[in-house]
Amino acid sequence: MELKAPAYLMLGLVRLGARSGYAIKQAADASTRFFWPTSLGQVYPTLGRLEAEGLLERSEDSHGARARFSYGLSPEGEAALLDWLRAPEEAPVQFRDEGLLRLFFADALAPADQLALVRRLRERNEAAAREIAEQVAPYTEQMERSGFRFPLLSARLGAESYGRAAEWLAELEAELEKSQ
Amino acid sequence: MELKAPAYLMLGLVRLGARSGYAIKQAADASTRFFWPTSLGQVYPTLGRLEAEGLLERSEDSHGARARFSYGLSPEGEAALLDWLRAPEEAPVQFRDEGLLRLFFADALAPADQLALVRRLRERNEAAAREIAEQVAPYTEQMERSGFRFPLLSARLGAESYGRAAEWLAELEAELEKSQ
DNA sequence: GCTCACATGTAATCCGTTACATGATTCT
DNA sequence: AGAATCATGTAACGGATTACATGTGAGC
Repeated sequence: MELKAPAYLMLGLVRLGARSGYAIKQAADASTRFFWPTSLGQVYPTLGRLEAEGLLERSEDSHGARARFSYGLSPEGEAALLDWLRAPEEAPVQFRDEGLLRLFFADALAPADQLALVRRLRERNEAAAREIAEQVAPYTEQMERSGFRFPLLSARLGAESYGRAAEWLAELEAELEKSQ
Repeated sequence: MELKAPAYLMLGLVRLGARSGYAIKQAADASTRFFWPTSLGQVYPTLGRLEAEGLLERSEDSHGARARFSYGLSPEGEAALLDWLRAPEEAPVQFRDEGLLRLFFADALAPADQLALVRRLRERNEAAAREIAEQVAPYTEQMERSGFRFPLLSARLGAESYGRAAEWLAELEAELEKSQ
């Protein structure tokens, strides 16, 4: 079988109460987007495979001519999710940030452009931290009331990381301003 | 034309002194790997396209039967790199972390397994911060002596972010230990 | 009546990694 | 003499996004 992370994302979100492919996409956009974005073009085929493998159970919920389905975790699906969560080998962080890449090469710029770049990066990181605080945190707080506390903790960790990077960039910005 | 980030990575590394495809891959592994990993299977085709578009100049440097090439930035390549660095639209951070995804779903685990997961994540982030401090920082300090200061600054920002996440996870770990 | 959110899927395309294939040079 | 490193490329595969295609139901 050998499932990949996107498959576990689906299993996990179904476990948290997302019943349809559409609902999974919505939940992912509202919560896991910051550390695992996904698209509808991936959701439906993955769901299909998981059902074929017996990890998800699909029940029909169609209205007239329009197909609609409701998913639930099978016992095998729950077991697969737990095995993944307990797996002792941690995948290395895989991080792609075009902004940091720009910073890396910023020596090529004139001082005023360097300052402008650092400012843009600081603002972008602040915006990301704010988005998490204003959109993801409330959503995951709702989950906490249903007994799921880790979604909120993950959101806080994300906000913290982006916030710390923004602070660091603000310090660099101040330093560059001084030396102008 | 419309170049993507990997193309600018090549242009930027050539500008910093990497002359061959092999050297670019080495430089990327030693420095930009943490925020923009790349593979040899991408380096050579990208280099070829950049040369075809006139952004890189390739001179032959072959020894006998073995092909070897040396790349340099053309004036157009330098201009393209600068345009990209000055571009006012900042691409959103794109971040995929399977570890954070696990944390998000950790409510499914028993308390002891939750603690074990948080510990693994903390260790992994510490390891990443350490790797940057021990491998990337010395390499970029070398660059600083040649007048390029931003590579080191980028490495510090990366180490700072990973370090802060590790601290946060350590706090969570302590909290989970207490409530066991 | 129209627009928007709900809802499901497929196809084309793009990106990126891994594996394959080859060979020279340098160090031990 | 053998291993590791330097060096260049291609091909197969897999993963992910975007665009396409279709249709319902609710609210204005």
